Amino acid sequence: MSSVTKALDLLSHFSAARAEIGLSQLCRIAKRDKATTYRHLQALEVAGFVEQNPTSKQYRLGPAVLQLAQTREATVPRKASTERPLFDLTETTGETAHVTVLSGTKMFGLAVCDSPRHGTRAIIDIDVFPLHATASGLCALAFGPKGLMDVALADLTSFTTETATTPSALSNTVDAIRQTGFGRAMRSYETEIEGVSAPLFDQTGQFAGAVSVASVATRFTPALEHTIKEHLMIASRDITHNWGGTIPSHIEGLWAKSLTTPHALDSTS
Amino acid sequence: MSSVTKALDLLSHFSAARAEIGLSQLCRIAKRDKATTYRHLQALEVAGFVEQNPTSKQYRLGPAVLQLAQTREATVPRKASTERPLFDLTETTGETAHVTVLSGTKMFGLAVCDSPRHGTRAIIDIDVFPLHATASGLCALAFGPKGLMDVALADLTSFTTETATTPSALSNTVDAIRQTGFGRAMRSYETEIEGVSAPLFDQTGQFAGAVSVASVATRFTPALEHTIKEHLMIASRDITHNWGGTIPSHIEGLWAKSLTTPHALDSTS
DNA sequence: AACAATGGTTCAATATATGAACCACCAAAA
DNA sequence: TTTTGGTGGTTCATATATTGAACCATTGTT
Repeated sequence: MSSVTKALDLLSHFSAARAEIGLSQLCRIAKRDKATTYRHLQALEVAGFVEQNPTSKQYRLGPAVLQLAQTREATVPRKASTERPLFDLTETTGETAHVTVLSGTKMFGLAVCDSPRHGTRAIIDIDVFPLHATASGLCALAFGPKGLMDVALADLTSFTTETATTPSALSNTVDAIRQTGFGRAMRSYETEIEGVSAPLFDQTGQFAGAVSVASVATRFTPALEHTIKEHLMIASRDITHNWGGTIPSHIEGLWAKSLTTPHALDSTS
Repeated sequence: MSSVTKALDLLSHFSAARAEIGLSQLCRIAKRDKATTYRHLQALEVAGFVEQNPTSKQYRLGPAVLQLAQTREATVPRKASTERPLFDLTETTGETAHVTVLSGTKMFGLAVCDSPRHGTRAIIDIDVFPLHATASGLCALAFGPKGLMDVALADLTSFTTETATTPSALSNTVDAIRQTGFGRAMRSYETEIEGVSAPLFDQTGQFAGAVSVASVATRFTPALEHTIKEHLMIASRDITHNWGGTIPSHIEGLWAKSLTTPHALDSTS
């Protein structure tokens, strides 16, 4: 482990919950020597990555990180950082995958990656994803801001016979998603498409969008669903990470549970 | 120079203008060995501070900085607390305003507010403000920690014909600022920009940064200067207050004097 | 006054960083 | 096809920069 890595690792111990950390305390947390830690903090301080509260002598994150974040935000658009995870997702599942972002009260398509494997495949060509009928939209209703449900209820357009067109039906669907951590749209937008999606989070910890796989219904087996969910988790973690966020632990918990327990949904096949 | 410092220093070469940098290029810019730079980049990459564009192999800032910035913002909301005063300052003066913070021996840009009023306006796009050539930097020399002058004297880069490039010239400039309480950079960093700034103080009563207005030289009249100074005082008190500090009474005294007495500078018009 | 914290410092031992030279690869010339 | 000049990446002997036990100076508590 290089000294650079060790020094950078110190930064990871700062969080909203632990904003200021003293030297000795940091040594305990990071399980490291005091002299070394001190010197690393010095180096981080001259670079502006940490600064010292002059009164308490405790260290906290410095202004340099703001600058870097500004540059990163200005130069690396969200879309670009989804491309690799999306590509991997498509490769491993063999199905078309896409990313949607929540902007205001609408879910917009941000990026798509078509699978070259099958002759028939889902074609994603919509701009705004209906909240009540698509996996991404339902994901937003389940994990996004509260006000979203009212917006969804205002337009319960029926796309297929499976579309939830009553408040109670929609409510039930969303509740089910809150149990599993995965958005599911079973032929509710297009008759031959099964959609599965996982939520994405930004650096504020807020729901920011969804990553989804759209599979042709005829080949959507429980086994495929399981595979898709596994790789959706990976993609979601990846993209969320790229956006500066982390998957909330309760979502991770839901995922873990819904992948290990005998699947209620799968037994319907 | 520790290897940690060297590695962190690499990050400072990324900017909006230079978002992606290749290994060789970075070596030239940073004037450093390739093998070492490579290893440092590796360490930075593992920590998420940089990432590599998979196709071009170039490096760019990574997602980790977003997370750090988020916690910094959440816990030390300095930036947030400057936004209102900055906005007001821009509104009342019609000129671009910005806030810089002193961290170690460098003045970092923290926040900018562009004036929408004029077609031509100052664009603030520097990360580290030269101590000897900018209003903020001179403010730091005048009211900041003592050791700062030595640092400034070590680099008297000439940006324009007006830049103070000799110790005595710089000393005179700083002395003048100590008389008025306002930093002044008259075309000393960019030929067409006049900068005025006021110091900011933190909860310990120490100099912590500066709030500045950058005006296009051609419309910088004595009347405008007077207006700017009036509102700089307000902004400085505001921001300092938000940071838990108070303006030292001697600074208040300087301000009162320099705004009521017949202005030496103004009479030049 | 003794104690137990804290932040900060020292110095010999050595682990770790270093960089000249190297390879593999690519694209444009020759 | 070979050459050239540019990448990114790797090696290894050298020695320099890092390390941590033990230390000091302060501070607040018992």
